[in-house]
Amino acid sequence: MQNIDNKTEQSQDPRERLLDAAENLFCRYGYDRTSVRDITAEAGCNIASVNYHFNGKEQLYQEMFRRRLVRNLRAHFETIERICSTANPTLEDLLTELIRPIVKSAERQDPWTRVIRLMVREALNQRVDTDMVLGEKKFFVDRLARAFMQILPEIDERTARKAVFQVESIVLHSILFLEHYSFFLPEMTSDEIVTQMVRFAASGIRSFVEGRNQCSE
Amino acid sequence: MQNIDNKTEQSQDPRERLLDAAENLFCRYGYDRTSVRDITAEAGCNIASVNYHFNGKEQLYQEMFRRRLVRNLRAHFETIERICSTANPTLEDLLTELIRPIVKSAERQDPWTRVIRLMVREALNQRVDTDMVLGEKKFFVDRLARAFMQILPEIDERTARKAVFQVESIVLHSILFLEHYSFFLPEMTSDEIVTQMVRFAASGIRSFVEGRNQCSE
DNA sequence: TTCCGATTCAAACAGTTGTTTGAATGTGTA
DNA sequence: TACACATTCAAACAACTGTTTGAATCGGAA
Repeated sequence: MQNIDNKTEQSQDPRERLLDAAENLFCRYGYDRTSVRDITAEAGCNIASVNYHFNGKEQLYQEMFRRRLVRNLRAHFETIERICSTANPTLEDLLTELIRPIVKSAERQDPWTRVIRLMVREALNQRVDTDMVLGEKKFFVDRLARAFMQILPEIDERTARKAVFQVESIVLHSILFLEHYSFFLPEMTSDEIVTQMVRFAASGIRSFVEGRNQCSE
Repeated sequence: MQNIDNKTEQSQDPRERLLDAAENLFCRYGYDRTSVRDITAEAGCNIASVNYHFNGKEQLYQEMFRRRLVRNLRAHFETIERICSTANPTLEDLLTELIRPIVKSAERQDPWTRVIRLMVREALNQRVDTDMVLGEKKFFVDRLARAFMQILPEIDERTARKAVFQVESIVLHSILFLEHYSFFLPEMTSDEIVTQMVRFAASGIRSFVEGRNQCSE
């Protein structure tokens, strides 16, 4: 999965600078622990500029979130496209490409980790219109579900959607509780974590295939 | 899994009332969006009592969190004990008993849901000493890992621990994103969600068994 | 150069927050 | 009943917050 940010250096446009600073700080500290003064200090702007450009902190957050969400989903979408255009993609290939960059980034708290945290914060607090979020997410979910169906032709769309959620759950948990992993599973490398997750998810997804309730028996 | 709260009615002790109110509000609104005035209003106490009894909002939070964590883990622990003392417990039995009450409660936002949200908020913000959390959690993780080993004698402790985390991830995601489930999988009942999760998790766990990398082949 | 709209600025503002303070009240014991 | 400690109370405080305001500055076009 490629770089999820399309920006390579500090923007000249104050508006973009504010959005970047806001994203950085909201991801890290959450909405309430990030003040307008924090944001404008990091962006090199005057405090009144938040109201001037965005009509306030709340709208800044909304716009920042939407921008980030769209970028996330685009990055995932492109990964799926890339894997599915190879010859005979496997379920493990696809899962690995989706999961690895995220888990790897957790070691450095950058950049996927902070983005996932933003998404989880938003899920907890629900500041953004859910219909907007779901509307954007729909394309991604549909695309990934189709990818699962391509690889496992025996599953239907509904089942593939279930699989999308399960994959999401696995990834999210590892980001939030990485320290717990380290404590309870000492010496486990991020590569091992990825391998384990891919294995778990692949097996779980295959269990959804009709007539394979318990594949070990 | 039995009731996770051991309190049946409003306590007379102001200290307990404050803890209860704090728990209710911190779970729902998070630390920053819950003011001392909110808590004391709900508890029927004077605002200075938070400082008197707990030496401030922060310590109130710490104590509330610890109390809640211990109760959670105890409830889970007892569920595991109950299942493992039956004749020939299956993996599906155990997973169902752990997962069902939580998913079911998500429909009503009470009580497991709010507790899970508290745990996720804490993971994001890390206000409580991680060593304390991990220390408490250790007994539960060990116990559940042993349960997995009892049921699947071919897996070792390390593998069983991995399984613990995967189960946790599944549950957590469903609580946070229940609306997404409803949107993308219309008509899916909570019973179906539970069944699907149990199936996914059981299959995933079995994939960890040595020599069973891809059970569909 | 002037004008007009865009943008930035510093200061002010009202509201909220957790904490503090000293007085008032409550409780238990001698 | 008196006393000492525990507990509660109302008011005050300092700090922080997002927003507003009118002035100052900037930039582009005529």
